[in-house]
Amino acid sequence: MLHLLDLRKNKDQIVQKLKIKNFDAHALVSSAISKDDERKTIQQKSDELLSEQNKIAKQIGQFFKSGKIDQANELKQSSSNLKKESQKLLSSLHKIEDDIFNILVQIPNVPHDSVPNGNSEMDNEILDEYGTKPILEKNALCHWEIAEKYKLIDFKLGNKITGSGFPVFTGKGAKLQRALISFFLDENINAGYEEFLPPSVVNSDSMFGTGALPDKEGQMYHIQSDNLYLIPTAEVPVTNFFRNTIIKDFPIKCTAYTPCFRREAGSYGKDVRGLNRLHQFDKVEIVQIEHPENSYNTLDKMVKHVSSILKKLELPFRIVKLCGGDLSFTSSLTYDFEVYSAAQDRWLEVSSVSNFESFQSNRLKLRFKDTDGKSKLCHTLNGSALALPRIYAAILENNQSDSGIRLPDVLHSYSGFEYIK
RNA sequence: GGUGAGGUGGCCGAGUGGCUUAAGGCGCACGCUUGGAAAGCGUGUAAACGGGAAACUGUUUCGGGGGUUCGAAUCCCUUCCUCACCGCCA
Repeated sequence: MLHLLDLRKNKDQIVQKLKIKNFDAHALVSSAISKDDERKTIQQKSDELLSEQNKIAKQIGQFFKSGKIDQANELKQSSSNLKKESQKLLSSLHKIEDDIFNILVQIPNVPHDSVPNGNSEMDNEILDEYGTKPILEKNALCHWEIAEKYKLIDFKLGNKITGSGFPVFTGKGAKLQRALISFFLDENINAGYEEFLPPSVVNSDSMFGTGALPDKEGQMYHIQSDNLYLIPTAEVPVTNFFRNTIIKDFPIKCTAYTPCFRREAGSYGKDVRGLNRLHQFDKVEIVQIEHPENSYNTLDKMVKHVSSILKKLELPFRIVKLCGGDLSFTSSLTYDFEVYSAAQDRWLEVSSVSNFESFQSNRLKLRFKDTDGKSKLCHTLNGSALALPRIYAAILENNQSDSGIRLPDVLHSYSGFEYIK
């Protein structure tokens, strides 16, 4: 959610920049500002009335104490009248505040100056490509076939006990999953992130704080009996640690492994084959809270960090800067990481590293004290480091040969084996 | 699930309708003191939204929401959460 003061200050610029997201904000921004003008007028009047009532109430107290009952009763009447008036004002104040809020939540975050124009993922800018695509034998298998051949993942068993999109990892397959989680966490800890293991279920305040509510209600699993939500990413619990706080020392660097739950309503077709798109998957997330002056510098560092992990895994990957049309509602600038999955001959998104600037902080009331003594909004950033399923798929596909699957060297000490045969 | 006790500032904690401008303490900041430090003493110490060039100032906030009253941290309703004991249980 954008901050009204920013909207007032940079109205034209913001409207202009949002066009890159193919969003015409003109009408919304104008009406938010004019409603805010109205709000100020009402607040001024209502503050005056309340102030008057407070004075009268004190006066009445004095009169009662000194036994001047008649004078007190007179004042009571006038205060009653004032109260009726101020109650009307207060209810219109609340109404207009709701209106403004409902407008603000419809306006997406302002894209960074460097975001390229474009309508879809076709227009994203490929910044860098690392590694070389492996040349596979003609009889090379896709990861779901490999998983079945070597008994690493049992999709049918998942269907039986839960449904599609909920795979069961078995034997060395389960061990590999656990190895990847540990490896990612250790890489993040070595880069200065503090590890957390949060709940996988959060309340609606938390979902609202990071923007999943009200925008994505239908995409989440909701436990109605307790009004709790299964988290779609660790970003939600971890960023909400800092809801309603004033930060003293920057940066704050957190990492967390969690399962992630997504309903993926509306997804279908070959994209959902195997591990490509799941309802439950594992992910290790990194989250940073930064001073606004440093946040883009920090975003670059996060990009370098994620790159370094992918290099260690010996996977070919590319870094993509999202164009305006593909950028999420809440993000100012996002870099996607895609690994090459050889048997599918596809680039698969495995990480998305974003700077949200103060868009989340505004909802979260996440602030710091600036040198002028005033509260300012922090910047929040996060990224996957990394999402497991597609990494898993790429490792299986890219490293297959007649003699089995060779695991990248960095995983050996975690998995306890070098080959899957 | 049952019963009971609670939710007050950064933290602890007092506060049963006007004397609260939320006592007192801790912490923190600044100053005095000192050769330097500690101790001691003094001063200050929340957020949001307004008005004002500024000094300053108005309103709101004692878990959330609603109500009673001229006036609510305090009374009533409702809801959420925490703790303790019991029951069940990995």
